[in-house]
Amino acid sequence: MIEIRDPSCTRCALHKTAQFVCLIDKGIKPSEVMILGEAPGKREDDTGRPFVGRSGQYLRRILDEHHVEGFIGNAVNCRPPDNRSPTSTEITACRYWLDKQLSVVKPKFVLLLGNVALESALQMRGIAKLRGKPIERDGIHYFPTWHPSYVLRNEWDQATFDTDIAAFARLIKQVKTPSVTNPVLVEDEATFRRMLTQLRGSVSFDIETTGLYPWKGEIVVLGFGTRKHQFIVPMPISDEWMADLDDVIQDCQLITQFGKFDSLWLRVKHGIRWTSSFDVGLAHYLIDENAPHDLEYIAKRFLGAEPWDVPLKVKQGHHGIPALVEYFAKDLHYTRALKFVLDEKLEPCLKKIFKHIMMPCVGLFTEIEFDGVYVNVDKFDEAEEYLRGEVAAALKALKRWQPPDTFKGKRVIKRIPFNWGSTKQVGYLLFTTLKIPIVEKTKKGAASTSESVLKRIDHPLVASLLKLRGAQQQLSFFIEGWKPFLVDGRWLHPSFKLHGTVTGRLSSEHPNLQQVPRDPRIRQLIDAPPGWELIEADLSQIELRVACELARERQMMYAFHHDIDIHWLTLLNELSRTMAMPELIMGTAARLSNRQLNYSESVRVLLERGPDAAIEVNFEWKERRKKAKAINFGYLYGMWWKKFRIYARDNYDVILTDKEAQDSRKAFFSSYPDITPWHTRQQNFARRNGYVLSLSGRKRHLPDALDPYDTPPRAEALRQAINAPVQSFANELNLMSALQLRAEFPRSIVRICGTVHDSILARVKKEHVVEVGKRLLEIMKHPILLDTFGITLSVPIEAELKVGPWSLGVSLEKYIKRQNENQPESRKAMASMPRRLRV
DNA sequence: TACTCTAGCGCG
DNA sequence: AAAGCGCGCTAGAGTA
Repeated sequence: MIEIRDPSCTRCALHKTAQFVCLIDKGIKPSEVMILGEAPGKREDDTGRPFVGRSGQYLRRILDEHHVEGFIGNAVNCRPPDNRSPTSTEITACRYWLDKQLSVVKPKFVLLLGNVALESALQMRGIAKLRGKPIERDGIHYFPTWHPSYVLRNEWDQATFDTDIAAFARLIKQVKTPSVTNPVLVEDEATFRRMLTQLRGSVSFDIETTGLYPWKGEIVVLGFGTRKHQFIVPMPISDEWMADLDDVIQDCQLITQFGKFDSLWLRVKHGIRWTSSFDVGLAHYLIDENAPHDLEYIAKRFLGAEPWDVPLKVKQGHHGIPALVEYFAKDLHYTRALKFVLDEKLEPCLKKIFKHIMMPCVGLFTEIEFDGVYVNVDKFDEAEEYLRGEVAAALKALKRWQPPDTFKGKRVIKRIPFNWGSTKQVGYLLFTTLKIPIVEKTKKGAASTSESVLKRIDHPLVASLLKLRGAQQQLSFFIEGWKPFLVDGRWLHPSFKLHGTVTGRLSSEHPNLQQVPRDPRIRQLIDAPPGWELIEADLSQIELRVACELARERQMMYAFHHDIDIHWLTLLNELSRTMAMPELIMGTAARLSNRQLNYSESVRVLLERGPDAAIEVNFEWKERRKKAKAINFGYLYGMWWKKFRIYARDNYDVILTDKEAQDSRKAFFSSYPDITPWHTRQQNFARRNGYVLSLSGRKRHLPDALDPYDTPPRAEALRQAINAPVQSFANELNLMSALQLRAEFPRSIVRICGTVHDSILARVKKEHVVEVGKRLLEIMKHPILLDTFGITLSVPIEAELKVGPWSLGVSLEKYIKRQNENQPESRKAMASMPRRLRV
């Protein structure tokens, strides 16, 4: 420890006004890292202690968070009067003391806070341009960023400051620990055996393949990373080697980068089950859902790695194994190295989600993807034929309006045949040739030909055009689109991305199981093979229930506890507000109660009897309830009345005046009085913290919410602040149930086919449908993992089960009844059922 | 020829 | 930069 300061320094005029002259930390010793600030502030000057002011404390906190420590000094060591910044003269004068500090501390890394530090250390100005970019001079790595006091004044820049400090921490790590790979090519028996002896404990695992779809492609290499080596095993290998490897791997903790992919390939190609213990990509997803999650990005961010990616052809082995060794070794090295960094970085709540939901889902979804979903081939061909007929008919009907040929662009480039699928050509036909007035424009300014626009155009061709689009789309999405993915002509293996969304929901692709139309013609193609039944279990109105829980909304809470249909409640609230539809309401109520009632009594009767009874009396209620559903979701998540007008028009052909739309929005919030305070709470939290939390502790980062000005991005972030926790938790409930279903029944009885946000799709052995169905409903109402997370819900959770081809499924009671009709001897199943199942 | 973007539309 | 949120897939059109 050395003291270098001189209290009688007179190198500049500041010594005349400062209480404390030459305020340098007393104990200086060598340190790899130095942080250079501007000058002492009032608090420092008053106490004689450095970095005790507001910005000093803030700085220490951020540095702590990123595990950066080192000697903290200032560019100027006496407090300038009137809170002004030091002048260039003062900075130059005090450079003497900076040199002294540098000569004692001997830093390798210097963090420069603000323009004054930048000028003092490097004689450069312009922090706005230079911040975030490391500058190396005389063997020292300088890193300029803003001064913390600036950041405190401009709190929307806090996120950037934070990433700057993170980048500085990375810089330190990178220079200190350069990436070292030590690849071993495993081709002979001796090397293979040596590898087996070294595969212990934490081993990173990765493969390279010739494609994305394991049913169409080959594995090129297997790779295993240990602390010292990266073992690279060219494929194929003998069954004996594979068996011995399998034995050893079962005792290792595998670290992977999106290891579901690798596990699936191994399962499909070799029938072996390797499960990841720690997935780097998924950990990173929980830490920062907004960022990319590829290994190269994560490794750059947390280990300062330089890019090492190679062209796809190289990875696929087209240039021989030696060409991919270096690349593949880096993958294995960084995957393993990142485990230790990210494990540290996961906060307790996120770690819980990681451990109890995300990692178990890797295993679950490997299996889901492996098992696939069964497609009814006969119906598939039938649907194809029907749709082709529809397309042909629509084209024929459109023929009379079709121009002979049209030209591409303004200048005649070439003749191309008229294409009803081209929005551009259709737009030209409608709005130029036929002179129909333009209704709406697209984002880029072209005349829109969307469904909503076409519906508002009074011309005989629109009906056929809409028909064409519908049929053409179903044909190309779900018939042609599925064909390349069909395995053995009847199995689809959709893939699920566990990191597919920013809210924690999954996404599905190749093909996307989550966007199969509800239209039975398509949906029923998804079924179960002979001997099995398809079941679909969904969480009823789950997002509204979760929103109700979070908002502690009393009206909704009452409705859910008394089994009142929430969309129905909203509808009746909406109608009774203006005493609207008296004939419909009083008429239906009269039919239901067999006597004449006044308006408000009628509303009460309808509320009690529920929508199904009302729909039986008058089918009009069905559409009305659907509309109320839209009201619930729209307004709940911050929809504005203008959008609601459009929504009502496009989906329900309901034309509302501005006033009516405004009133309906007001009415929604007054019939659910706790929604607005919840919105406010969420928005304030997001504005203060830049993120929001779900019930399970998942974070949704919303940096735009920190902006002090009411900008569109901020408005968007504030709406997301309301929606994200709801969506996120609803999905987690579904995943918890799926995990439990798998844990409770063997694969010989139940195979899960996929999840669709709030529902589970599975096939069950015929003899076990009732047993499994009943249990699944129980699970969904209270998955055991809720207790693990210590979550107690006030709102009841309900679930519904359907048995049979997708979209054609029937309730368990109906299913049992049907079974008994077909085979009267199986009465036992009926006897085991409760009188009335809650569905 | 291969890639990216957009419009439009399917789902929750 | 404007006011429900979250996705993926296709064809057409534009660009390299």
